Amino acid sequence: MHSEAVASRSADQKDSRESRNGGPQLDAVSLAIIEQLQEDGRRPYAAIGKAVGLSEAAVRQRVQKLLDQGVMQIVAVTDPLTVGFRRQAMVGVRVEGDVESVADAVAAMSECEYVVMTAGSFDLMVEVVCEDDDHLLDVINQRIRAVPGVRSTESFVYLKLKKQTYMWGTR
Amino acid sequence: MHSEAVASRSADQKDSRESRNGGPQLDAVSLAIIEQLQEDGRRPYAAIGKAVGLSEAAVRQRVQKLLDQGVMQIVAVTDPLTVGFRRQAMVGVRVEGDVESVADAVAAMSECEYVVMTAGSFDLMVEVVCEDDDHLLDVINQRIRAVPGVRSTESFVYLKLKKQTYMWGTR
DNA sequence: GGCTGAGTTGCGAAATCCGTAGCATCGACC
DNA sequence: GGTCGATGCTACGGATTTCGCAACTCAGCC
Repeated sequence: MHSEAVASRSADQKDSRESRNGGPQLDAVSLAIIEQLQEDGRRPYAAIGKAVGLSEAAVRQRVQKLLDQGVMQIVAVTDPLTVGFRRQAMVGVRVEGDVESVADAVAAMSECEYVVMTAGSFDLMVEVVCEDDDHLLDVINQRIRAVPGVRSTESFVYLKLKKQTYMWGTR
Repeated sequence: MHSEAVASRSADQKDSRESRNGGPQLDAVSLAIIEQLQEDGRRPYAAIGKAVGLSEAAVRQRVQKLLDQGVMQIVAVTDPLTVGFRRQAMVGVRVEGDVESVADAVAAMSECEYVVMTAGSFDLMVEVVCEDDDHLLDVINQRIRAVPGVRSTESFVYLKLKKQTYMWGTR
């Protein structure tokens, strides 16, 4: 399942270069391919090849490798609020002790779609997607706060998604 | 460009139903189609049709409409930190006055990939992707804080992405 | 030189995409 | 009741894309 790829990928690095930025470094061509797919995840390989100066087959193999490596996922993204019937929140978590193990525990929860270790007054930022208010309350107060090492949490319930893009490459 | 679709979409709603959850409500079939594409954004229409009980052409038309409406995007997603050489942060913003206009101003910045209006001690949560520390500093201190109505900001620099999924539908 | 492996290219078969025509349904309107 | 327009589905054929594979290039290495 590609969904877990990014998470698991960031767990097993080996050399210094990878442990600094979390994966094998990509050459300019792979970057360009990713940019193409950030604009349109269904763009044909031939069109990408034309844009980056490679044959169709070459693009195909590179894309497959990027997917296998977990460097990239090609997925449909929605605003859960738009899709309806759900409560969403960003939760800041303050941790004492090992932050990474807490992050792993939180990441294991299916309701937590996005988990980042941060520097600042929170050690962890977690995006939570829930069925309704009761569910949200349960996840935050019972599940996340129950993780050993969690000192405190602060919640920011989503009211409206204003922007959502994935095009760091293209500007 | 699909990247702006969600943002622009949330700007022009009309009826009460839409303004409450940000878009036209979706029937079970469209939901099922989205779930399929959340697993694999390149899944063939025929395969999706088989899974949801529709013809290939019907799926294609529905997907196209969902994309046009901005309900869904099909894109490649990466961890910018994995891809390398970039600084990322979540920025909490406290606003006085009209939150929505501030949100729009922030959303207009290309470095801000994700903008949400929230309830809690921040009015806005903004995810910022930058080239380097100087760039990040500039965006936060010069650009975001310069927006009229911004009272204060607090930053959480990303250290490591632990999890990133888009499968609210499948669990 | 000769070997090896990663990356690339070219090509044919199979599968997919895409436009369109035809049909059924539904609500609005007279 | 009948008509009109909009909508959504199926069917189908041609253009395009995907996929698997064999051949090729080019470093690096012994």
